[in-house]
Amino acid sequence: MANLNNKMKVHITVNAKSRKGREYLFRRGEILKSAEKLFAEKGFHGTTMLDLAKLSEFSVGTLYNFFKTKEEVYYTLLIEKLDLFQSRLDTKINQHPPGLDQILALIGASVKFFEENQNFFRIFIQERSTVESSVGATAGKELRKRYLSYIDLVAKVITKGIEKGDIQKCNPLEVAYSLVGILDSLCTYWTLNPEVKEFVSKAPFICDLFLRGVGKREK
Amino acid sequence: MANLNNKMKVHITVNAKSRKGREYLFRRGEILKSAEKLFAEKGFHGTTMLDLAKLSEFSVGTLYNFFKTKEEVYYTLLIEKLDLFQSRLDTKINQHPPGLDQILALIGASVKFFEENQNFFRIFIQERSTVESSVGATAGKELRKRYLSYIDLVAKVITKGIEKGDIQKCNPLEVAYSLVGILDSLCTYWTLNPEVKEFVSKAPFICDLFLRGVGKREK
Amino acid sequence: MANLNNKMKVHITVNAKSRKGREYLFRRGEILKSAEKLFAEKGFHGTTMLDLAKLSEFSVGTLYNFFKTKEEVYYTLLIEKLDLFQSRLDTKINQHPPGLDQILALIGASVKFFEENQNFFRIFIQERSTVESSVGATAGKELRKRYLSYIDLVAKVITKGIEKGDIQKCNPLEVAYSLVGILDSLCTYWTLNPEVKEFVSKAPFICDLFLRGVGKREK
Amino acid sequence: MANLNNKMKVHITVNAKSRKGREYLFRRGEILKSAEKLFAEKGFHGTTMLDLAKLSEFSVGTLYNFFKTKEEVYYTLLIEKLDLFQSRLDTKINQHPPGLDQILALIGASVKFFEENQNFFRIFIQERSTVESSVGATAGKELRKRYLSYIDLVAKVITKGIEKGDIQKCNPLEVAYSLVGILDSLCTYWTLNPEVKEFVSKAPFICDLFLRGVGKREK
DNA sequence: AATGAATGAGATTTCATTCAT
DNA sequence: AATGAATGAAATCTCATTCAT
Repeated sequence: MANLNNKMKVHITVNAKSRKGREYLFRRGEILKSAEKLFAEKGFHGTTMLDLAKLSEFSVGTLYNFFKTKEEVYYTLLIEKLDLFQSRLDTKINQHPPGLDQILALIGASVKFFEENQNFFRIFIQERSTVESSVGATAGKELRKRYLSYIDLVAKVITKGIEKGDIQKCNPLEVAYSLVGILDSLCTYWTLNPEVKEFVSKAPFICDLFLRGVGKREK
Repeated sequence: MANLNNKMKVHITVNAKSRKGREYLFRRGEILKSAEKLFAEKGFHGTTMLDLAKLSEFSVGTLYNFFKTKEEVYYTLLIEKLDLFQSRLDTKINQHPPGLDQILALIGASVKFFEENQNFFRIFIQERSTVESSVGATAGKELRKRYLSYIDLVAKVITKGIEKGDIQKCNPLEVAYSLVGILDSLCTYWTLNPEVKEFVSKAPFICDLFLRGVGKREK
Repeated sequence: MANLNNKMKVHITVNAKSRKGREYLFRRGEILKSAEKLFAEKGFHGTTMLDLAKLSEFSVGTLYNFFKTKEEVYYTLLIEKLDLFQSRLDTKINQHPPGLDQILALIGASVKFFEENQNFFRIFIQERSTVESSVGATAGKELRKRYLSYIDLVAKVITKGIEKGDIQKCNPLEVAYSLVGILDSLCTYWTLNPEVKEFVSKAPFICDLFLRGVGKREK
Repeated sequence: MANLNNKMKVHITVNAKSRKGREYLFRRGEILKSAEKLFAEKGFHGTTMLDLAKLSEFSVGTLYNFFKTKEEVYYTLLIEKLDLFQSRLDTKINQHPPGLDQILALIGASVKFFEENQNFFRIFIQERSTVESSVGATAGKELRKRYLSYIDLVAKVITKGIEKGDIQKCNPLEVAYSLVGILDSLCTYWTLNPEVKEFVSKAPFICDLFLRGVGKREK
């Protein structure tokens, strides 16, 4: 997972155990970190390779020793983070029994990840609403694949909730999109409002809203 | 409403009653219609003024008689449609008494508008997730203002629902974001899935989900 | 012949009868003339689009309104001149009966054309010795095709000379290459030696050398 | 001859008798051999120092211990081979008495050398048709010098042929260019046509063509 | 008022060369 | 002496905008 481009130029696979390999990965990470910040703030087109060179404190040429194109920086960044996100979710979910517990875990882990990776989250949100990915076709396909597999994961948790009897009978895919929409929208709101420093404590509110709605309750 | 740039270059205020004025507005509308299609398909940066000239069957120079910059085309388009959306919502909502009825009206009218204006909807979704507008500072501010006033409208309807006793006590703003998130996410899903031709009939499902949640209900 | 790219942008075929069309072709010709000079002096890689812009007194952007790439400037130039050369040769040769007369006409017309188009001649010589064309693959193929058809023309004239009994039995292709080699080498020499102002008067010498050799002749 | 750069960077004159010296020269030769292949196939601009490093199995940095610039690699290669060519010709020619015999020897030795060094030959042909060397001013001058001295050698042989009475009275320089043109053109043709494996056997044909022409002979 | 050719600033990318290890 | 990552100047190409006709 997430091992796209884990090769130095000229086909030498990076060996994280060697000092060279570690240094290489460290610098690559520095570039990606800067890229995350810039793309989040200014978008793909608004960010230039010169911007990235300045922020990461490498020369332009050096960037191209790590990534073949600007596009590759962009989608590498997204794909690696998406893979990390997915694997975190997987782990968290599998620590709980199917049904309500998993749904709680899913919401909690999502919100936590978005809070910890707000720059990534902004790009993610933006990219996911682009039909044709703003980057190239191949990149776009890879991203779409990951996004759909994220939705799929959510839908599976819902399905298990239905089986368990914790969730009403419904179309799991549409309910998954609904849940994801709530998470995205609220996290966007919190991300853009500096006074909200802490997303995770909001998880119970989201769960309640998702499971019981906002309507007046009997009794 | 929607009267940005309602002036011809040479300081002649557009008079919709004169033939000249009507023709001017008609051509301006043609350009905006083409722009909506292009921006939706290819994004702001992916669309060139030459593309727009070709599709709208005007010369590049003529486009600049109607709009000062490409950016202006973009945000004029969004702002006018957003204003139209807002006014439609206002009208619909005011046809109903506060509380549940208004919430139903809000959901129905939103979904209907998104369905009828799918190109606009794509741009809207994309732009709303950008912090710095991908386009420009001024544009960004104007857009943000409208977007916030849309959220505000939703929040007001929620607030009235609480007062009426139809909605649980809650933070209306966060609930507004949640509702908007659900609408956006589902409409995006439907927009990108060609087999779903009809959004409006889904409104009751959304209402139910929003008001009563997806959790198992007590008998 | 020579009507590659005879289109203005956006698929409007150039009409040489309209003023616009004439002006377009005139400016296009100006660019090609400058390009011929630069490519002859500095080669394909040594010439930049900025050089070409300066010499032709257009902006860089304008160059790209006439030609899609630098490569296209280069091969358009070569192909159009090669076609002109070929058609001149054809015409001249057909004004004479097969045999000696045609060979004389061929030599005379070649030398005349090279003299009148010394810049083109330099590029031609340079390019013809490149295996893989220094420009792109497609361009290279087109050029090779023309070059081979030039050799072919020479070989045909030789063949007719053999049939007529004016030329010894021989492999016409190898003899064609030999003749072309002589012409190229001598014209290169004359081109680079400023004191030789006049190539055409040398034609009889070339004919004599080609037909009777330089060896001692029996009385 | 061929002692350009026969010094190691650190001012140690290469002594071919020491092991170090022999190793140095061996590695230098390896680089030049790789360079010859690459420049022939891809041209000067199409070849990168990284290409050369890979093919020669040295690091980029090491290449720069042997040659100051890419240009230097190129012209060292050409000049050393040209010097070798010249010395071979000299030797061969001096093994024969002036007149016809020397001309035969010259043609035979040239064709043989070109056949044995086809990569060099391609570069040579290409470079010789450039006015300004495609590479650089200094290189250009050195190369031009050698090329002229090659032409001069041919012209001298011709002159002696005239004195001997084997060659018609003529301008030796022009006749030299003609002969060289024939050799170049034919060898290019053969080089590019894979079925011609053997140039040397064609020498008599060239001699005959050069001395007696292709015209119909009396009786 | 309409046109579309001309402009040139700005973006991406390459690669010869350097230099710390 | 050998290495190859880092550098940054330079090249190609795009496109929003202008302006003469």
